[in-house]
Amino acid sequence: MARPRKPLLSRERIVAAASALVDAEGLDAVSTRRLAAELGVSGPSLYNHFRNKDEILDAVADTVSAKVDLSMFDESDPRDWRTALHDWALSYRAALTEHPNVVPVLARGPGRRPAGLKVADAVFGAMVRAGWPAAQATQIGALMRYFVTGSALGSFAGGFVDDATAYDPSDYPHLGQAHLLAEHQEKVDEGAFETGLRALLDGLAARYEAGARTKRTGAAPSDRA
Amino acid sequence: MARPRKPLLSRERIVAAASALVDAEGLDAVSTRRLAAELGVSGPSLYNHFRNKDEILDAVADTVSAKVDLSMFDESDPRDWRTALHDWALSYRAALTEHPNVVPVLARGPGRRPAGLKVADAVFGAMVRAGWPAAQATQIGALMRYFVTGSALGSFAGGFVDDATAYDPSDYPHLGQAHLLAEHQEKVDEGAFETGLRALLDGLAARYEAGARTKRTGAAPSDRA
DNA sequence: ACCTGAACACCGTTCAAGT
DNA sequence: ACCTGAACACCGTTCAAGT
Repeated sequence: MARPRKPLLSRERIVAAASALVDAEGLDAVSTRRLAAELGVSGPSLYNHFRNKDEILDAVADTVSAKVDLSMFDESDPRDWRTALHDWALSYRAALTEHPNVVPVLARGPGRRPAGLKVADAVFGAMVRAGWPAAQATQIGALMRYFVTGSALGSFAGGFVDDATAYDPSDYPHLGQAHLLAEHQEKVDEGAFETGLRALLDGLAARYEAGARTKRTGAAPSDRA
Repeated sequence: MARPRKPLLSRERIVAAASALVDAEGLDAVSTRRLAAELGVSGPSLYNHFRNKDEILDAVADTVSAKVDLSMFDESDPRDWRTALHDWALSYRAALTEHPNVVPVLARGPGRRPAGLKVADAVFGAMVRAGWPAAQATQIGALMRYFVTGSALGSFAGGFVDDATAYDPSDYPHLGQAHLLAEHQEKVDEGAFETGLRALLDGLAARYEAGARTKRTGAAPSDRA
């Protein structure tokens, strides 16, 4: 048919189809030929809208970043960084666990993805506004990303096989119950995430208090190892 | 030539070649044909030693798990779980950052990989011995994996492009310095990891103390949200 | 500008054939 | 048992040709 009077494709349509395919069958299921077939066109057509396949996946990843709620960073008391960080982490994780297959793409960092940069901007800005020094605000953005993407990348509980004979007691004396993990996958992973998040925030709060104290007294920051 | 009198291949040789290829050029560079060529054989030969490509990558991943030091869990005072966990986390992260390209494979969980299971067994056993209830020992294993694999999966600092014009101040008011992150990649990522690890351990220690207290007094565990 | 088919240089895996 | 080449059903991407 060659060129139609009305374009058959658009970046939006391509991204929507790619997202659906990634969610349903995983990253490996996305081939340019398969995706094009799903859209009723031939493979090379996609290259009129994206430079390559990676750019399509980047766009898919950015739609996930765009789902992360950031309202807690401008609505609340700027000094209550702990609550904001907590609520943001829950929203962040929820967005990723809804689309676990795109996490490896997201883990490449924001790059030039607008929604990814918006997230980084909001977190960093809020931490600085709350009184964290810039270097530590950066660290908080980083360590939160480590924890959230790590938790969404792969289930902990689901990483153990559901087969009691896989855990020979003479090799793994403490894994006698490990075959039960798969059954309680969601509960275990969510519980671990909540426990870790709370510990992380408790630990950061203690450091924040110590920082505020040294500011008042003018003492050097205590760096107990 | 058909079958030689002495086998040309072995699982060990295949895994070694695959590891080198993954480290040097990434997961995508490992194709069965390329790997076979590197070993001086034809592609299908590999299938005499592994069921499929995924099994080869699993074996590669397990050699990385095998590099994680676990000695801190049996040598030290069982009650000093904090120090053991800290030292283990450093060794765990070091093993992964030496082979960042295999992290996505590792993130699938231990499955039936012996070294991966050994790690899970050692951490869980040590936490239980230290007095943590089994459910919380599981959570600690999980949340530590989240944090360490998340930190090794992709650099935070390196995820930002090294191009000041990518950060339009009207879009990202707080990212004016973000283009400098790439330059200090290692320092930023290591600092964030250490800060996060310390916060995590501080937070867990507080929870451990609270648990020990309720045990002594017989009170219900306080679960302040 | 936006689509097509043909082409290039690849993939993972199966299988019959060889020793 | 362990290797081979041929074959099948795929890949990502380029490019000239069509409107």
